[in-house]
Amino acid sequence: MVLKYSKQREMIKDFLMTRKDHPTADIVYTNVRQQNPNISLGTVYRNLTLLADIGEISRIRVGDGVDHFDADTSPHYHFVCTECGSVIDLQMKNLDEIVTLAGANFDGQIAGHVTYFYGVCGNCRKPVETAKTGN
Amino acid sequence: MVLKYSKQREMIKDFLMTRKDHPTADIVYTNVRQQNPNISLGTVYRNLTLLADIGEISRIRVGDGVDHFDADTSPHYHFVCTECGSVIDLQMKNLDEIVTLAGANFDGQIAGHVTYFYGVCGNCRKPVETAKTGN
DNA sequence: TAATAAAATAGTAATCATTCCTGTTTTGTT
DNA sequence: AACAAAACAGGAATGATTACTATTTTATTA
Repeated sequence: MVLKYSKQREMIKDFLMTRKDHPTADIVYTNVRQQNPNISLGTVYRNLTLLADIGEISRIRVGDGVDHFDADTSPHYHFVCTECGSVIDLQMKNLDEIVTLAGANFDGQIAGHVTYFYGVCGNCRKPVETAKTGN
Repeated sequence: MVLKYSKQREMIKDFLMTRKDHPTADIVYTNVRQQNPNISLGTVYRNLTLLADIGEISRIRVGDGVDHFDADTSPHYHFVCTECGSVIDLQMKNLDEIVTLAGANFDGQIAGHVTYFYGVCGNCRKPVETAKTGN
């Protein structure tokens, strides 16, 4: 299947590149629709899947039941806030060494790992402290 | 909300304890139904969620779109086969140290991490080698 | 430039896992 | 035995995602 240009795909990719949060398909849809009100949700899903398949974007699953997408395909880790659900990039070294640990007592072939972190993000912590000291 | 005994919940927990693979709700349903053909899928889901909430079982998400459940609640890691989809326990040390690495340049509070590994399991590799040498 | 085939789209229907709802049944306590 | 809280069965609803189909775009070739 030879890839052909599509204005919609370009818009989706361009939109993703402007964001460093990690939008869901629905958020991509509502935003791209502001430039092209006729775009359909199916087109957004199809192109996000296609772009992820050819490696131009990456699909992020952090256990919240919705796929997130990231124009930054370099290997890096994410943090999910259990309060607000935001997905944030982490600055840390790669952990591929843990694959060796995992493979030590295992008879299969380990190709990689998925890791993400969770907790309370900086924004969700601050409001509480403000309330404490603010009274 | 005070917990009350339920035959169905007991059957679900008992079934889970007999398995070291990591069944989905649907697999629990079809199996438990052999002892109690009247049990409803909703009951299975409700009890799996309840048991997970009170910590008697754990819910496992490995990005395949379906929740898996495990009667073994001790912290351990899983491997997912990209061929057959099976979820297998790994024997390896705990990796909580990576939380420190993740928190070093981050302003939020990291509570924990989720990690799983993927690749081809022992069973899915063997058939290929058999085919190679078998001709 | 017109013809053409493959790819992509819009719009909608379908799927699938999971949750919710409601009238009935169980459980546990008084 | 009476009662309230909890749980159930069965089915409807939800929400994310995929599939389908007739139409439009893209890219190539004559």
